[in-house]
Amino acid sequence: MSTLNRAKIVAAAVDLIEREGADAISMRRIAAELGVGVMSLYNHVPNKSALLDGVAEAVLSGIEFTDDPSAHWTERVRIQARAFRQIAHDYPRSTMVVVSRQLHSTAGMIPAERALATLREAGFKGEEAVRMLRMFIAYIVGSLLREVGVTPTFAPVRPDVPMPDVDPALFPELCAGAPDLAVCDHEAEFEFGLELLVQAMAVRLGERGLTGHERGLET
Amino acid sequence: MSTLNRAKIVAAAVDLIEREGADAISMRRIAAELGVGVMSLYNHVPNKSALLDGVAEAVLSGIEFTDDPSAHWTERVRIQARAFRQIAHDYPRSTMVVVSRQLHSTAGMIPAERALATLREAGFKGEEAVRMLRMFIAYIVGSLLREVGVTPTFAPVRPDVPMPDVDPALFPELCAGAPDLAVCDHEAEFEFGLELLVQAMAVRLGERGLTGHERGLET
DNA sequence: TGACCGTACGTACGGTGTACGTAGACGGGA
DNA sequence: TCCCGTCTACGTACACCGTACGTACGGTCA
Repeated sequence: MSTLNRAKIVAAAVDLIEREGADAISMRRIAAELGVGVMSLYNHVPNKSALLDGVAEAVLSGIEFTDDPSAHWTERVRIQARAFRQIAHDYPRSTMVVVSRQLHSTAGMIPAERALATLREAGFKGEEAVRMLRMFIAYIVGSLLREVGVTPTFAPVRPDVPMPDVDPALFPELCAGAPDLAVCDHEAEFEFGLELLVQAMAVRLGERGLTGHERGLET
Repeated sequence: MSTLNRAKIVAAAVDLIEREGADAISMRRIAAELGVGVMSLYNHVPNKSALLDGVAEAVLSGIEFTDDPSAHWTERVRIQARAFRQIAHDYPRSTMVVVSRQLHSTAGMIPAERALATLREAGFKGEEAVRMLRMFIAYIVGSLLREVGVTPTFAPVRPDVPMPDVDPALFPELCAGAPDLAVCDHEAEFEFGLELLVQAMAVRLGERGLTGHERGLET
C-alpha cells in the first residue's frame, strides 16, 4: 500500500486479467486499480509488453513442479504435463498471455529445463529429445488454448453462442458426431492425448531394444 | 475499384496483415489501403471482430484439401495435417488470427468435417473419434503457433533477440542441448510429431484386434 | 544549506473502434 | 416530372489506448 513496486503492479495485472479478461487490461485500468497515477507505473515497468512478460512469469512461477526422480519416466512426464495444464485452471484468462510470450527469464525456461531432463533420463538423446520436447509443448499449448476457449472445440465453449446449427448435407460427420462433439471434458481430453503421446514415446524407446509392453525400469 | 464490398475489404485486411503484421491492422489503415473513408467499411462489415472472422475464413478457404479416399487412412491423415500446416507457410502472420477465432461458418468447419470423416473411416467411432480429432487439432495448433513465432522455440525465432545466454548452473539440460535447440526446422519438427501421432493411432486401432495390414506404416 | 536523485503525477500527442448524422445516387410509383 | 425510400460513402465526435515529456516533492549525502 505504501510504495509501488513491480511485484504489486504485476499482481494487480494478473488479478485484473482474471477478473475482467485480457482485453480489459490497460495501463490506466491497472493504475486505477492500485489507486495510483498512470505514469507512476512506468517507474517500475518499462512498457506494457514488459508488464505482460511479468504476468507470464508470475503465472509460470505459480505452478508447482513436484518432480519425483525416482518415479518411472512415463509418470514424470504425465506429472509435468498436468502441472503445466494447471495454469489453465488457476489462471484461465491469463493462459493466452503465458503461452504467447517467449520468456528468456528463469521462470520461463524452468519448465523446459525440467522436461528436457526427464526426456534425457528416459533415454532420448540429442536431437530426438528436443523434438519430443517441442512436440509435447505443441500439444500442451494447443490443449490449453482449447480449454480456455481461444481455439475451437465444436462444443459450446461458453454459453454466449448456443450452438451453431450445422447443415447435415454439408457436414454429415459433424452432425453424426454431434452428441460427442457437444461435450468437452477438458481433463479427459487432455489425459487422452497425453496417454497417447506417452505410449508413442514408449514405443519409440522400445524400438531401440527395450521390451515393448512393460517398459523396464532402467534405474 | 468501383464499389466496395466485403470480399475486397477482407482481401485488403489479409494483404495488410501479411505485409505489416497483425498488430498493424486497424479500420483506418484498411480504409486508407482501399482509398476509402473509415466508416464506409461499416456498410459491409458489422465490426472489426467480424472482419477478422472474414480474414480467418478467407485463409481457411485458401487451403487445398485434396483428399484421396482410396489412400490408406494414415496417409490421408498426414495429407490433411500438412494441408492445414500450409497456412503457416502461405499466411504466416494471419495464422494467429485463424486459429484464435472459432468459426461457425462453412469454411471454418470443413477441415473438421474432413478430419472426422477420415478418422471414422480409419475405424475410430463415437467419442474416440472426437478425442482423436481434438488431439490432432491441439497438436497442429501448437505446432503452427511455434512456427509463426508466437510460442517459444528456444531457438532464435526471429533475429531480433540474438539468443538468451543461459546460466549453465541453472539450466544444465538446456545448455547441453543448445546445439539441437538452436535450430528449428519447422517441417521436420512437424513431421516428427505427426508421425508419432499417426503411429500411436495405428497402435490404438491395432490393440482392438484389427487385421495386420491396417497396422499402419513405419518410418 | 545545497545538490542530487528517485518516485509520483498531470498534461498532451497520436492512435484506436465505432455511434451518429448527413449527403448523394439510384430506382420505383404517382 | 416529382417525390420518396433505400443504400452507400463520408465527416465528426467520443471514449479509450500507450507513452513521451515536464514538473513537483521527499529523502540522502556533501
